[in-house]
Amino acid sequence: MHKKQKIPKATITRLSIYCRQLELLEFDGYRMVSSEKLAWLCQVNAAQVRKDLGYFGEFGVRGVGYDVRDLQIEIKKILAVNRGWNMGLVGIGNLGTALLKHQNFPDRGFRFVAAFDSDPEKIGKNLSSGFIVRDIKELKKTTQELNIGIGVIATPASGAQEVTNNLVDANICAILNFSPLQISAPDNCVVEHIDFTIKLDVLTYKLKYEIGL
Amino acid sequence: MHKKQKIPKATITRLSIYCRQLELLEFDGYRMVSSEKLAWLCQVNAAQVRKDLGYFGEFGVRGVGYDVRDLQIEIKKILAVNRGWNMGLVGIGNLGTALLKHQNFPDRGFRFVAAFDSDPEKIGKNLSSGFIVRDIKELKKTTQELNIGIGVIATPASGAQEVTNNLVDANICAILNFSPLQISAPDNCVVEHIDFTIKLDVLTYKLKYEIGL
DNA sequence: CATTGTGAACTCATTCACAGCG
DNA sequence: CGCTGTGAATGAGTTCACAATG
Repeated sequence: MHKKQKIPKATITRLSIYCRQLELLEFDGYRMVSSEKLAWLCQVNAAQVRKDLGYFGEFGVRGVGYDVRDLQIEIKKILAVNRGWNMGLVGIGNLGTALLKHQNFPDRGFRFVAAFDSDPEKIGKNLSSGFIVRDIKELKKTTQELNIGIGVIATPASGAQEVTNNLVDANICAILNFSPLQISAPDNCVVEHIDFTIKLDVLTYKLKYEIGL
Repeated sequence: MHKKQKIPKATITRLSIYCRQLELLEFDGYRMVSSEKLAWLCQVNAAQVRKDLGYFGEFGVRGVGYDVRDLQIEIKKILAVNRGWNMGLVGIGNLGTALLKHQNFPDRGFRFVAAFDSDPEKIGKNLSSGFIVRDIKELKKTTQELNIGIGVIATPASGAQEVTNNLVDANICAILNFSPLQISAPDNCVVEHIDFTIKLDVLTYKLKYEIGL
């Protein structure tokens, strides 16, 4: 398992997509699936599916395919989502409030367990999602108490770097950043960035050059 | 300008990031910037910056660098964001409601002009963002009336493909998809996908294999 | 003479093609 | 026999290194 070999970043993204499709296949009653079929569902090449899986082991049966349920479990192990994760949200604006209520997170094992802000107006407030807004100063303490593994930044760009520093200081080493700022974090901290307007820029570029509008 | 040559998708994403940094530089009073400095700010290689720009023209002055303001304008032209865009939102849940209020969109020229849902409970409702929820059946008519260029999907996975079909039927050929489903659209329609839980899966994978937790 | 613009070298990622195997 | 697993071939994207130049 997990031979020491460089694994493309895109492979990880695809594993997540395969996993989602396998759940749907299982729900639809399928027991086995071929790389060809899974590839088609995920809009990729069949060899790609096999190669992606090949980085981590041999999960298929030649002449037959992959067991829908088993493969799902294996991928979840690889992605480290065969367990729950506690998350802390920083930034209780429109987006933050919506994320706290977002059902996809708990459905996939990612639970918010605390919400933070630095605005005195907001601290102490009871949110309709059931959370009480905590002072960002309590981040370190709360992180330990509630075993927070992932920090989610939903502040405006202006506050994002300071929040990052706070998260790092609280020993959180995984950050999901919704702010439109390229935050910088030390090497022992991993960051993923979700930037809505970059995607919109890409979309309008494509409109212009691919569609010709 | 725009020599016929294959342009990496990642180049477009980076152009958007450069543009954002150039705005910050301008705000801080800078007139010129070198590829080296811009690269450092965007956490990429300096040759990368020059090559990315090189696909579209010669925007710099040798020995000096790039004019912060002019380069910004050129990139905005390339990305087709030197104009405003009207967007229609479909799916008035927690996320949709937050997107309508999200300040980053209008700040960058992307304006929501209508909000749709198929739930009779929601249709007709006045949202605090000032929008009235329209029936999804009015999508085509409203798209023409309000000149909607971009459709944003904020429904659960279950409704996403049908909404996509509706958008395509309404002649919208750019879709930003927030649902966790791989939607399929015809070739004359461009799609960008923002999937929160894929990013979380990547994050936990990295935690496990890069940080060793 | 500092910095751009760019062919060439290199690295990374995908796809092909078929041997290996249940 | 059919489908996986994988080395080899191809293709894409990044970085190097330096000639071109304001």
